Amino acid sequence: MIEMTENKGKYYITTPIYYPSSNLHIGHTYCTVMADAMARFKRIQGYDVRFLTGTDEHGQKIQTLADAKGVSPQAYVDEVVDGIKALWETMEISYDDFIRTTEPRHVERVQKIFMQLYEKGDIYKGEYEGMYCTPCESFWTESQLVDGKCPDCGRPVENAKEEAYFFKLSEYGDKLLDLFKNKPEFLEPESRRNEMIAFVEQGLEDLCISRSTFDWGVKVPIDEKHVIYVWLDALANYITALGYPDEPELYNKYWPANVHLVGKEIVRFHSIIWPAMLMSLDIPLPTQVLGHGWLLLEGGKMSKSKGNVVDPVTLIDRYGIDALKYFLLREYTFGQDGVFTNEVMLKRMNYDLANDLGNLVSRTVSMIEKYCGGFVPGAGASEGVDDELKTIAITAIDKVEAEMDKFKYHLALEEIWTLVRRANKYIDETTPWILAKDEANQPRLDTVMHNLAEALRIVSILIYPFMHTTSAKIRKQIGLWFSDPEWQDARTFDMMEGEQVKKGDAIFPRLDIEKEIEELEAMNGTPQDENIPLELKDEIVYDDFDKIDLRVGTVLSCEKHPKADKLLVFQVKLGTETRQIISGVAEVYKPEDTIGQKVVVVANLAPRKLRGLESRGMILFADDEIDGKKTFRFVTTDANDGNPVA
RNA sequence: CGCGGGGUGGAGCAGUUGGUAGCUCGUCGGGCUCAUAACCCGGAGGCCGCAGGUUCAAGUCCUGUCCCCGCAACCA
Repeated sequence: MIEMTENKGKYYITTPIYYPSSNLHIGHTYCTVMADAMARFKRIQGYDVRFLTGTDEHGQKIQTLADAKGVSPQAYVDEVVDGIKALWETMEISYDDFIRTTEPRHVERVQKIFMQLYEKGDIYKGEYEGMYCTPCESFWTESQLVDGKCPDCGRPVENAKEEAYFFKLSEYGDKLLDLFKNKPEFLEPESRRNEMIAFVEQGLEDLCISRSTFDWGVKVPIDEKHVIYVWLDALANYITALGYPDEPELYNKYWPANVHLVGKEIVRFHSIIWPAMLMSLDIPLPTQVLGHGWLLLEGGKMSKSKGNVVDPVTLIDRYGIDALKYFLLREYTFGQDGVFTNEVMLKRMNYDLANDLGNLVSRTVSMIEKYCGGFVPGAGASEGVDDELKTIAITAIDKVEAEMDKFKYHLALEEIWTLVRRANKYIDETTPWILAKDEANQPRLDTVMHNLAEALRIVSILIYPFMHTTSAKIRKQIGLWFSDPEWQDARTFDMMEGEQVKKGDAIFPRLDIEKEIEELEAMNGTPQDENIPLELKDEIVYDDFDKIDLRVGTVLSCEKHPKADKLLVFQVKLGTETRQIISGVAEVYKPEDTIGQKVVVVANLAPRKLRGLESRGMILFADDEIDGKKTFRFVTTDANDGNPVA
């Protein structure tokens, strides 16, 4: 436990609550690592910190996954959540509370919050209209549909209505705009704020906050047929975890949150829906919502189907949690997307951690052992080079604080490394091995060694929020094993004298980058080689297939859809008739290049208008990837037009 | 003419209120040997997407233009 140097007030920071539909990847850990580093940073500065994370466990998707696995939804999420907690433990995430939306404390409080909104008059019963998949009994929005079909079962959906409860989001547009304009720091980075302002200015619609097509959720207290939908259920975790409204002790202490750290994909929920709900509840808004960027892999987003998900556990096993945390925080700029590659990661680890920091510790400790009998000498007369080192060392803390206040983790770490590099240079400038040749130089040699030990002591304090294990390893080697770092001590030079140093193992062993890359890639294995079954949609019977009438056709002509960027309008000859069929492949094919193309068409698909033009059927394409870029290929045959395909 | 972000030495990025263009890696040359073949120094390499404009002075402000990338909308 760190003793608090002074009480600076409270600091409440949250991550999103993750959806336990499957295990987490490095993108999730990125966000959690940032939150953890900030929590530790504020703690060591003397803030009373509360750091919340958790899981969002309700919803149709969980229910479906559990059904498929033949277990209850609760059993399903219990298992995944155990995995998530284990991961956070491996990563030494210092959360103070982990909230699960299936916990009674959350469920009861969400219901109370629902009632508060209802009594306020901001919730009313209406009708929800959307695309409905009858077999799955679920509604989908247009954007959720995959190829226009149910994303779960792949079957067609139809327009349908159901009774539902709505939140009067539309009434909060002006207040939200005021918020964005008067308190711009509420939402950062600026680019995200601009997006949200534009979104609100288009006009807000009321928000459907209940569902009756599935029951894995919090029951609407006044209507058992409905469960509360994700918006209210999940977002409320930030206050239910503090006991709002019935046990407000923690709530009174920590709310409003200082920061909600979120990914850019959920900025909208946190900066529009959530504040509107809080306004309706008449309770204070969080001070800040920060939207960070994504970690991308070469060639695009991480996705399971691509088999390119980076597993954090593998990396931790190989390189240690501190190396991974350092890399994530140092390499990427908050708010911007970054590209993850093994090479970039390994270079960071080698250059910064092994070469610069690890080697500095190693050479310093062994010189103190060799030249000073293993004990840190006291301070001696100072020379010009010494002062330069000292100044950089004792002013680094202010720079780190300034950058961290802006969530510029990468710059904060860079400031620390300025000191690390300066210390390495200092050794070259003072050439202790030459001083050691003449006993008359011992006082000067002692001073040099003392200054290096001091520099390392300060480094060990400054890196603590980011890499506490490494901090402890350094402190052990320089003889400070008996105490935890005190943040304010980084402002003072000349605190050490007489500590016994002890050389240990390299704190970051140097990596053979080429070999590591090879091994990591080998581990990522090509799934095909290992005979892993494909993830398929639900099995169908022949009769299901027989409903589809596939026919051979030839593209007669093709042009761009006048009102859509992604659509091409094909005229396809299917034997005796010619059809107009629209496909979303304008980014892949030039219209003129498709003329004469033999295609396979779903000929009995119901017609549908797309941006004003009618499409009668569907041309089949196979997904493909060229140079890492997603593309489509025609499914083709040489058979005569109009012939059936079966 | 939907909204927004970006185009800076080979790569990846910084560049606050306009005033000599920086960092990490790579590359070339040198130094050192305490140290994890690590560390330190120096050099080469940029007309800061393009074209105009404002100014004593613009990567930094204004206008136009080209190219990338997100978000939003139709990808049957």
